[in-house]
Amino acid sequence: MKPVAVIDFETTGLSPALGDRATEVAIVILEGDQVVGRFQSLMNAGVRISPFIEAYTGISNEMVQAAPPAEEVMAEAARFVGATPMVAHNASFDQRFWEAELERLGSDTPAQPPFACTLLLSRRLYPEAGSYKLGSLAAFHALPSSGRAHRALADAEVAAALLARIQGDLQRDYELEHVPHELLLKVQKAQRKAVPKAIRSYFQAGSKP
DNA sequence: TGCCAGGCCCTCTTTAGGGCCTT
Repeated sequence: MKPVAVIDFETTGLSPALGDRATEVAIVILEGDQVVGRFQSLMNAGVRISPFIEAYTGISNEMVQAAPPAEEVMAEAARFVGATPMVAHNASFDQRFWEAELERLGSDTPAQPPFACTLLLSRRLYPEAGSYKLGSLAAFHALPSSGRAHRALADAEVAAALLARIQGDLQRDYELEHVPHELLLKVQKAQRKAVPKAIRSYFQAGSKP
C-alpha cells in the first residue's frame, strides 16, 4: 500500500497571488486506512493576520510571531513529504499555497503529480451528501472529529479520514485491492455518471489494482 | 488609483451567470 500525504494549510486569506501567506501547515501520511506519520507547525511569514482570520482559525499574530520562519517550516515540510503523492480538501487551494510557499525557498523541489481532491471525489461518489464542506462530509460519514476545526492538523486528520473512507468505498464497490493515486485523479476528473467507466478504462489500460 | 481568487458545477447554459469551497 503506497502512502499519500494529506495536507492542510491555514493562511491569511484566499490567494497567494494577492499576497496571502500560510500561517500553519499540517501533513498526515496515510497508508490504507492507517495514519503512519504527522507533521504540523505554525510559521511566521512576517505578515499581519486580520481579526476575521484570527477569529476563523484561532491563530493570532502573537502565535505566528513566536513560530519559526515560514521558509524553515516549508523546507522541513517538503523534506517530510518527499515524493509522496499529495491530497487535500478543495485541493486547488492548498496546492496553490504549497507551490507559492515552496517557490519562495528558491531551491528545486521534486516534481510531483497533481493533488488529489477529497471535495471533487466526494462530489463524484456521494451525490446525496448535500454539502461538500469538510465538516459536513465528516458528519455525513460520521467520521471521528479530532480537535478544533480550521486548525491545520485537525482538518488534515479529518481529510485523511475522509480519504480513507473514499478509498474503502472504491475498493468495496469495484473490488479493488487498493486505490492508486493515479486512479483517484482519474475519478475526480470524470463526470459523475462516468466514474465506473473511468475506473474500468484505467485498469484495461494495463494498470494493476 | 483602485481593485483584485480560482476552479468546479448546475442551469432558467454553451455568445452566461451564480453558488459552492478553501482562508
